[in-house]
Amino acid sequence: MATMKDVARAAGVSTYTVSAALSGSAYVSPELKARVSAAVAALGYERNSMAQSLKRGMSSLIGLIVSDVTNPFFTEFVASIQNEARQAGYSVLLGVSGHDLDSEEELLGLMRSHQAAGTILCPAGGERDYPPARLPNGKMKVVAADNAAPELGVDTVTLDNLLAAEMAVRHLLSLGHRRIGTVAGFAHQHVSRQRLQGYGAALQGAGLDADPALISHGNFRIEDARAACKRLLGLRERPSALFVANNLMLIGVMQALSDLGVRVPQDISVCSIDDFPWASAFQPALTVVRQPIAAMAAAALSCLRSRLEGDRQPVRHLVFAPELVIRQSSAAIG
Amino acid sequence: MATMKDVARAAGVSTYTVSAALSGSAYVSPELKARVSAAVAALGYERNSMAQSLKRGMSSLIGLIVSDVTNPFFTEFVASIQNEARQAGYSVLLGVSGHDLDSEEELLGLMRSHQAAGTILCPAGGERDYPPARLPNGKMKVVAADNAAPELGVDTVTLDNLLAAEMAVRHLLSLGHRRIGTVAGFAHQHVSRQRLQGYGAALQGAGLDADPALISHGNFRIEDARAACKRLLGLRERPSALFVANNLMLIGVMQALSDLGVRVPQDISVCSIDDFPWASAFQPALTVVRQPIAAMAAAALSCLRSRLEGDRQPVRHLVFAPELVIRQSSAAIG
DNA sequence: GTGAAAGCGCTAACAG
DNA sequence: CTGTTAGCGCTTTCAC
Repeated sequence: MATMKDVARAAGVSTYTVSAALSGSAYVSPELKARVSAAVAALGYERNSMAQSLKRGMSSLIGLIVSDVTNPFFTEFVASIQNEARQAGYSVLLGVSGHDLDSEEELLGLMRSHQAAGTILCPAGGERDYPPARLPNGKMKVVAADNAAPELGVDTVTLDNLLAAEMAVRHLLSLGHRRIGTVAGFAHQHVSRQRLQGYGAALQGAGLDADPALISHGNFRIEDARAACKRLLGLRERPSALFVANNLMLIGVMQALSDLGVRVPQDISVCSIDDFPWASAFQPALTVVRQPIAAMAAAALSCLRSRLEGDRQPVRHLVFAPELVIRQSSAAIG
Repeated sequence: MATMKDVARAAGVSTYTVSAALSGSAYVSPELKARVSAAVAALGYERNSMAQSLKRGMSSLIGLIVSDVTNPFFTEFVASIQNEARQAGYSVLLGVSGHDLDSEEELLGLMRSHQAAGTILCPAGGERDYPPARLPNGKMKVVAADNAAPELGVDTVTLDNLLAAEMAVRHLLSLGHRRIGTVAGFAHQHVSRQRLQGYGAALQGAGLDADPALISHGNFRIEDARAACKRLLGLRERPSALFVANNLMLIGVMQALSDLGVRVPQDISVCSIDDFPWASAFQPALTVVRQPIAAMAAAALSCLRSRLEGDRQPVRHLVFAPELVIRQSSAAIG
């Protein structure tokens, strides 16, 4: 593989000139620039970004850690980040923690060891799981997204999860439902608790008492949600509506409902958080609260970039507004 | 950030000893090893893998280029690769080409410039799009997966796409369908053509002539497939069954069918390639031909690894068997 | 404007 | 078995 030295020799200039011409950092005469370009093309030269990063003490890599790519929210988040990052000249190092904190920590270490300029982390844990100052320890900047508590001590980009849940539940209430169950996420995760709190707040706002029996944890997983849904439907007093805390669990819920022969929306109304391609193709089309994923991804990246450029402002918390998309899985109580 | 020198000083040994102890490459006395570990822990040292890669001339990075992460096939493929790669000590650099050849080439260049040990490429183009020897040019090994023609000159890991299509169409034939339409992928992609060929072969095997009007291109995209499906249903002689060439297009097809008020499977049977989580939750549950994604990912990675370890065997083409999963979207002709 | 030269942190060949 | 040392390819002062 050709090195910069080879290019310099071929172009009859010094390595400095090649470096400067390539990165446009300093003025290089048009003529020399042309000679350099010609030599680069002739040799098929490609800059060794390892050497560059080593010298600069920072790479053009961005870490991206999610708990589960398979979750359509993260899928789209990853797609958006990768897209934006590339446009900004960064490459993305993907890590999947599988909702495991140790794995997440290992991944963070990997990102650091690869000298990632920064990392966008979608944390797997709740605020309790992160000892103070564990995250912002070193020169690698991190911004947390999605399941990110303000207590983490880093910039965060999140949905207004409390409001999202409230919107979903208030929608169900407005259709006349009074007995509304919820399939909630991992109890220790910040998003889950926010959404659960929003659920409670909406019920309370309607003058209803929260019945603990109506809360069933599906742990953000298909199988667990299936079981959780069956628990809810096994209740003596069945709920007439279900609020599901994310899209993956919605799959499990719809499977369970189908298994039990319960019709949507005739027998039960369903509303969940997270929109995704199948939601509109599904029969019935699914009523959901949508997250502005692309905007959140863009914000996370631009926040990270501004930190990389030396922004020393106090920690920022960006919160995005959810949007209710009413389709056919929710209907007035029969 | 602590360097190896710092660790060496703290442990009272030379940098060589630290290096050897850390990588376990040579014998280091247990006592020194312990002193090194202690120093590492005390300083919070993390090895700079940039410097390591620069020195070694090869990094522990693996490139992974897909055309669209959002496609559930790729989503799972990416998840599997990242999982396996990490276990093998590699980190994955993700690239998304968006079905664009220029973008794909740029990404390949990026992987090279990051000194990726190898790259797993899911090509966006057909064999025509790759001039001979464009792929295997240099020390970075590449293995192609999914839409990979043998002509590429690199190891490939693919589904038996021809057979997959045949299985789907033969299944529809066995249910009595005679007028079977297909929503096909990009005409220039290798997978699309293989699947189209399988469709033709199955029809021919049943003594049926292929009617060109029954072939509509959905370009592996939701919106295009929706339009393609509507074209098919606008035919004077409507098909009684549809073979859809991938999962993303299936979304478009189901949307179109729902728009038109056509019931599945009463009015039309549907069978597609690619299984995915929603297929079983959908009403009706969808009949599909499943790809063994995890096995394909594992094969792609182990193939790449063996090349990295110096395997000089001639180019290999690994082909995987599809599996028909009969659910409720296909039924005997009424 | 351009060139020479000094490292970035690490590995491995070589000498002890 | 352990220490010394010469670079990997690049950026960037510092002199010209």
